[in-house]
Amino acid sequence: MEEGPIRRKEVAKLAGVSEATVSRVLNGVGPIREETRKRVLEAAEQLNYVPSALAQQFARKKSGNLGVIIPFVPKVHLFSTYYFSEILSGIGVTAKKEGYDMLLMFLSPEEKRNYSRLFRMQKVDACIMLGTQDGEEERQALRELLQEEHPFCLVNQRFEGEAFPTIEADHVSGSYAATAHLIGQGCDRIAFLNGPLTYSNSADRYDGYRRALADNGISVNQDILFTGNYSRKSGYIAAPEIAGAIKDQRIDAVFAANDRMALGLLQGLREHGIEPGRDAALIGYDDSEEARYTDPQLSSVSVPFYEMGAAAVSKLIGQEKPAIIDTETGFNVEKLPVRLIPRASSLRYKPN
Amino acid sequence: MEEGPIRRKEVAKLAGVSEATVSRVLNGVGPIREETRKRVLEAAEQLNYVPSALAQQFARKKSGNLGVIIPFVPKVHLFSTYYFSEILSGIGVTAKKEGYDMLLMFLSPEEKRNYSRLFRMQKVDACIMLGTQDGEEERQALRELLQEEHPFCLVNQRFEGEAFPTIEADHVSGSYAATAHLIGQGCDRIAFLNGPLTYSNSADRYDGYRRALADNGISVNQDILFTGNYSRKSGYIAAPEIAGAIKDQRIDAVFAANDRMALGLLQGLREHGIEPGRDAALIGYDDSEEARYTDPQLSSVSVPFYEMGAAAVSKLIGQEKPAIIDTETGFNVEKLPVRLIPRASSLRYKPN
DNA sequence: ACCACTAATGTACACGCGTACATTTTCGCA
DNA sequence: TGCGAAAATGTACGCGTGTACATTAGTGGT
Repeated sequence: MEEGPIRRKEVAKLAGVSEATVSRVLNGVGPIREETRKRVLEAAEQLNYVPSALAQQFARKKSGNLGVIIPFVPKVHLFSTYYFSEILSGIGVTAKKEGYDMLLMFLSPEEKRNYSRLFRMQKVDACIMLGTQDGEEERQALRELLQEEHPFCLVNQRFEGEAFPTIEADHVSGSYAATAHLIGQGCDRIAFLNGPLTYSNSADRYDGYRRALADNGISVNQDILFTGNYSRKSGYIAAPEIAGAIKDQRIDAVFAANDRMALGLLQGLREHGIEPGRDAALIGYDDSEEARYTDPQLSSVSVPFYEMGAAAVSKLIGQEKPAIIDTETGFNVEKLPVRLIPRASSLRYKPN
Repeated sequence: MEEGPIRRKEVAKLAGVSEATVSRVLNGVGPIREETRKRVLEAAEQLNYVPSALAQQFARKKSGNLGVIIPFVPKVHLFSTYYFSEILSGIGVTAKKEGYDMLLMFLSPEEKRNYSRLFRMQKVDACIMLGTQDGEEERQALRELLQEEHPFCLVNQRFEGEAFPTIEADHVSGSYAATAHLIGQGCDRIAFLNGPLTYSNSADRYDGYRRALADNGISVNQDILFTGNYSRKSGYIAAPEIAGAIKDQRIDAVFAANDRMALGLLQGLREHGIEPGRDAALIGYDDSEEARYTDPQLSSVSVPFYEMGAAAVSKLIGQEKPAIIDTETGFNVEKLPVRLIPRASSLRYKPN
C-alpha cells in the first residue's frame, strides 16, 4: 500500500485541494485563504512530504547550484590549503545564505577546459573559478562564457585585456606597502621572490615592489629577483642563493610573494646560517595562519580571502551592488583592500 | 529563429531518426546500426547538442551528486584545513572517476541535523559526513538514515553501539606506536594531551596510549593527562602547566592527539623555557604538512586521509570490495593503517 | 519464396513540479 | 438583492529525458 515517497498529489488529496494549491502554499505564491494554507501545511506535515528537488529544478530550469572550480593535482599541494579553504568558506557560507548549493569540481591541469558545457548542461546556474592561470586555452574558455552570457566570476586572477568578471584584492598596494615597510626599516637591497607570471598576482606584486623602490629612489636590481612557484619547496630551493647574497651584503631584506615561499625560505636560510629577522628582514604575503606561529613571527600582508569568496557569490547571485566599472576600459575594477601585518621577521632590523 | 538551447528533438530531426534513437545512441543503449549511430553523433556534434542534466536527473531519478557534509563555523578554524582538504581531495578525485559530482554542504553546529531530508529531496544519491561528533541528535539523524536505507558513510568517527557505515583509521595502533616509541626513547613519564571524547578518535588515542603504557609496566598517571579541543590554541593554553611539570621532572615526554595541538604546545613550551626535543620529547598526530617544517621537526603519526576519503566514496559508489563485517557485532570494522613518523622532536632524547 | 526470429527503430508516456489560464467563490457597494 | 471586481482555487499542460512496448527491417534456413 505504502508505495514510494510521498508526492504532491497525496498531500492535495489529504488536504482536499488541488495540486496547484499545494504548490502555491509551499512556494508562497499567489493569494491563499488562511484556512486553506493551514490545511495544506498540516497535510504536508502529517505525510512528511518533501518536494523532489529534481523535479523542482527541472520545472524551474534552475539547478540551484553554484559551481566552484578548483585546479587540482592529486597529492600535489601546489596551492596553499589556507588560501583555498578561506575562499571556499566565504563562498559556501554566502551561497547557502542565498539558497544555493555548492558544486565543487576539481580540474586537473591537463584536462580540457569546457566551462560552457557545464552551463549548457544546466549543472550550475553560476560558477566561480579559483586558481586559474593565464593561458590561451583558459582565455578561450572564459571568453566563450562571456559571449554566451553565463554568469561566472574569477577570484584573485585577472586576465589583462579581457572583461571577465573578477573579484580581486589590491596586490599592487599590498606589495607596495610591504616593500615600503622594508625600506622604512632601513633596508635598501630588497630581494624579491616572486611567483610565475601566469598569475596576475605575480605581476601585481612586482608592480608594487617596483613602484615602492622607485618612490624611494632605489632602482630595481635584476640580480636579486627570484622566481618560485608559490610552493614552500620553491622558497626552500631559492634559499642557498639568497643566503649567499645576504652574506655578501648584496641583500638585506627579502619580500616573498606568498607566505609558503617565505616559510620555505626561512627554513632554508637558517640552514645556511642566516637568521631571518636578524641577518636580513623577511616579509611574506597572504598572512596565512602559520605566519603567526613561526620563529620569528613572519611579517606578511593580510588578504581578505574569505570576503573575496563571499563577494564573488554576491556578485553572481545577490544583485545588491552593481560592479564598479572603469569608464575608459569598460572593465570591472573593484579590488578589496589588503593590510600590512608587520611582525618580528621584519621589525627591529638594523641593516649593516 | 534560433530559439533557446538545442534539444534532442532537433538532433533527431537533423539525423532523420526518432528521439528515442538519439537517446539510445547517446547513452549507448540497445542495438544501433553503425550508420545510424554515426548520423546521430554527427548531427549532435553539428548542432553542438548537450543534454540537459536537469532533465536527465529527473528522468533517471538520480541527482548524480555525492553529498559531503562538513561542520563549519565561519572564520573559526577549529579544524585543520589539512585534515579536511586531504579527505576532500580523496573524495573529489574518486567521485569524479565514478561520474559523480560533489555537493559540498557546510553545517553549522547549532543547525538542526536533518540528513534524511537531503536524501528524500533527492539532492544527493549518497552522502559522506566529515567531522561529526558523538551526541544524541547526531546519532538520531544517522539512525534515521540507516533505517531508511540511504547510502551514507562516516569518515574518521565511530559511534559506539551503532552500525553506521564508517571509514576509519587504526588510531589505537597509531597511538600505541607513538607511545611505545616514546618509551623506546627512554621516557616513562609520558603526558597525554587528548581531544574531546565526543570524537571516537580521542577515545582510541587514549586506548592506544594506555595499552602501550601497560605493556611496558607503566601505569597511567592522571595528573599528566590533559584535554584540549584539537585546536592550536588549546595546545598553547596547556603549555604553562605542562612546562611546569617538565621542570619538576614529572613529565619527560608529551603525546599530543594531533599536530595542531602539538604545535601550539611546542610554541608555548618554548615560551616557558622548555626546549622540545631536548628537555622533553614531543610527538603529535596526523603528520600534517607543518610537522616537517617546525624546529625541531615534529614526530607524528601519518594518517591516510586522502585514501580514507577515496575509500568512503568507493564504499558508497563502487561495489568493488564488500565491507569487512565483524561476525559478532555485525558491524563494519575495516580500519586503514597509520604509520609512525619519528622526527627530531622525539629522537635522540635522553631522559634525566 | 516463405517463415521465424532477431535487430533496429519508432511511438507513447511517465517522471513531479511550476504556472498560465479558466473557473468559481467571495465581497464590497449600489 | 444584484453585480462587478478581486480573491481563491482548479484544470491543463509543458519542461526534456529515459524507456517499455509496438512496429518494421533484416537475416538465415528450408
